[in-house]
Amino acid sequence: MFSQSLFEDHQDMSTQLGFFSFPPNCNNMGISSSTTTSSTTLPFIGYNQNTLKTLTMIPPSFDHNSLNIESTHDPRHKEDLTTSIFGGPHLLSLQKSNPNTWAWGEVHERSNIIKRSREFDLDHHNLGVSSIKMKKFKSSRRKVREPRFCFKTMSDVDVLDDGYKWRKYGQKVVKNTQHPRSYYRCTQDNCRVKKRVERLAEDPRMVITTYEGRHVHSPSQDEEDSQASSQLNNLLW
DNA sequence: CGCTTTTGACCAGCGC
DNA sequence: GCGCTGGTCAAAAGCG
Repeated sequence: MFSQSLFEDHQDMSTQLGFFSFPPNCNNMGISSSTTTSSTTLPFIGYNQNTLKTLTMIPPSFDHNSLNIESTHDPRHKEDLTTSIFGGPHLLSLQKSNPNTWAWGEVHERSNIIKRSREFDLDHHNLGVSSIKMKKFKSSRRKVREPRFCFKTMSDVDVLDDGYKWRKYGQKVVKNTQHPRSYYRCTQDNCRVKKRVERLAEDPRMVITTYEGRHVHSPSQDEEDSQASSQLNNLLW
């Protein structure tokens, strides 16, 4: 499946971001047309009719004029999505990613990337800058630059159901925020995927979820909706 | 009893 | 070198 190559180094980020701008296997979520083909470079746009509104991750080189929006759940949402993405009154999350090259590049570029993020009025923190330090822990931890992506959602619940089982391993109050950041790890053996969940300081209704790593297994099969979830997951990962 | 969550401590990186 | 900060560990507590 194409998803297996998404996070390889030196790939075109604009292509990559087209596929993983929100977590795969999210239940209750509509899927944009960009997931229906494996060759598209369109940004990926999800729509949740229940708890989520819109969530996007637009690659930096993306041509907005070429966007074709669909909702697989209800065609009536197409208009909502359009207005959301292009600055309409329902805009909830439009995150044009800066070239997150430092995650795959050299560490010494980090400060420059942060500056660039600020220039673009992006929240570099929410783009996961801090987590990519890839520190050596207890000197035995191997240095691996895990692929990461983040997205914003408007949701009452902190942890969205993405079909995988997660175990919380830490919580931290981050500077200048009133809401703690939670750290989760996939419960599957040999799966190193982690995610961080926090609420946006400026708007507590917004949840920032950052995934790091790539699952080496299928999502949990004991959920009621596992059939549909699994299919979506297989498509994406 | 086994799994998950909580939470204080610890560690490494960074800026000054 | 020191202090600050974010990320992780691990023991204790909670829960079904």
